[in-house]
Amino acid sequence: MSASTRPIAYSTDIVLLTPRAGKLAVLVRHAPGARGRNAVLPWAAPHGADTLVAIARGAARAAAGVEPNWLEQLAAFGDRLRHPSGAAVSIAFVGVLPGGAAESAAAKAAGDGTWVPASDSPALPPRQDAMLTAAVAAIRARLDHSPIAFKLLPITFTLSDLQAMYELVLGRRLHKASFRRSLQAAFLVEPTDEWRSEGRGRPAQLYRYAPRKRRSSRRGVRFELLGG
Amino acid sequence: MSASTRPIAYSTDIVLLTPRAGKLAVLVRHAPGARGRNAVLPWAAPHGADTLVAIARGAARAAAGVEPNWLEQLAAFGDRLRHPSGAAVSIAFVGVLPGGAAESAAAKAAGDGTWVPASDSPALPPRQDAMLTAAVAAIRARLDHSPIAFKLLPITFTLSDLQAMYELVLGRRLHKASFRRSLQAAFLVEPTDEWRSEGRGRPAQLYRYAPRKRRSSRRGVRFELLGG
DNA sequence: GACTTTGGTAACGATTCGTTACTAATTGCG
DNA sequence: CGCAATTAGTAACGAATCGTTACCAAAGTC
Repeated sequence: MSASTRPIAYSTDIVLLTPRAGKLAVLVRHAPGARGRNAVLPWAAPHGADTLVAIARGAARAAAGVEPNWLEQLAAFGDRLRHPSGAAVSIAFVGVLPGGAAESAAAKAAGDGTWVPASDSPALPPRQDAMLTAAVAAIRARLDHSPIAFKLLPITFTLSDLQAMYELVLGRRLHKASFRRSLQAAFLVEPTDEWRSEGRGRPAQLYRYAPRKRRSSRRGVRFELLGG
Repeated sequence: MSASTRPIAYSTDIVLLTPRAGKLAVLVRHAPGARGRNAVLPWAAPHGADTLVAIARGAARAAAGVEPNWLEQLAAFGDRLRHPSGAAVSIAFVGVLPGGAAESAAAKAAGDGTWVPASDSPALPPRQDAMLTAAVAAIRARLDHSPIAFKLLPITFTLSDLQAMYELVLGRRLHKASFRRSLQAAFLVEPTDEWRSEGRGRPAQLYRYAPRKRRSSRRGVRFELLGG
């Protein structure tokens, strides 16, 4: 961008997350000349006719080679934190992809981004560093309200896969019996007639995400969640 | 704004809510010439040095005469919906004020806004209409996670006041005994030595919001909240 | 004083939840 | 084969939570 060009009105940024090697990985682009340092999250300038979420989806597809499996707006970031676009404000989106979806040859050819572990934040610009922190916190907070864990998994998965994904995002262990009892009561999955044998141990039945009904629970107030 | 002026990069809008006559009221400004129709939510153009939340707080103070008691970013809105600023994108904030805080003479003199019921949306511009809907949904969704109900009340309040505020925001009745049992277990309020007599019935003790501790609850997964 | 209204709590029964323990089905190894 | 190891899946017990009913307390009203 030349010095005489007026900066864009706002940028649309995407924090794309996927499970990789037991951790969350985030999609970044590296500056062409740099050697692995100075990564940036994918972002786009405003398109005339597109909605915000469409711009974010396009930026994700350009970098990952495929469209995110789930996508929601995260928040707006500004506050004079540095951003590669020079825009005063950035609208951040958070999206997820199933493990392996971005590893295919077609996806690697179509996308120009690379996946790096989200835990050791890879020297992002300050504003995007705040986005990454917020995105990880957001999928943790929304895990019970949006089907994020299911969208981080392939179409069919075992219940152990699902529990491991919840544990990965939440960062803590869950108990198997309680997890499955709650899952059964919620009518969220249906079994397929396929089984998967991982080599050792008993084979596991494969399930698919198929939410049936939702009885409005009408539960009382949960004061214990209030922490501020 | 003259036709030759370039529109601002983004607007910062504020959805200020307060309890009024048993319902939620929202603060709007009316166009000087119009006769009560065509209301707009308070909004501000970017200030050079201020953070987003500071701009929102200033817009709220200008319209209400006092600063909001609680304020959080809601979301960014764009998508070609019409907005009085002409900006392509708007960052919406949601804030709350205690009942009566904006009724004082000083506040009325300092602010140029008026309170209208939030339920019958008062012919807002489309983008701001979406903000109002989202704001009401947001304080409902965040009621268990942020001290919104307490910030909608004066510093001291009765437990019946608190329950009525929860019922107002949630839009459904709660059971007294369950409500108080949960509240007691959460160590969120402490009694004062004042009592309030409303004329009829037994006087109620006044409490104040004073969160003590929070034991990390370590609860399991709540699949039943997943809807869609 | 009897009735009404609002505040406040005890206690019962049902449901939920964390946990332990058990069974089932496969691989690996002697 | 026989047995340990490993992973999948479920039954069941006890504790905690929760919705509900019932009851008592303190004020005003007739």
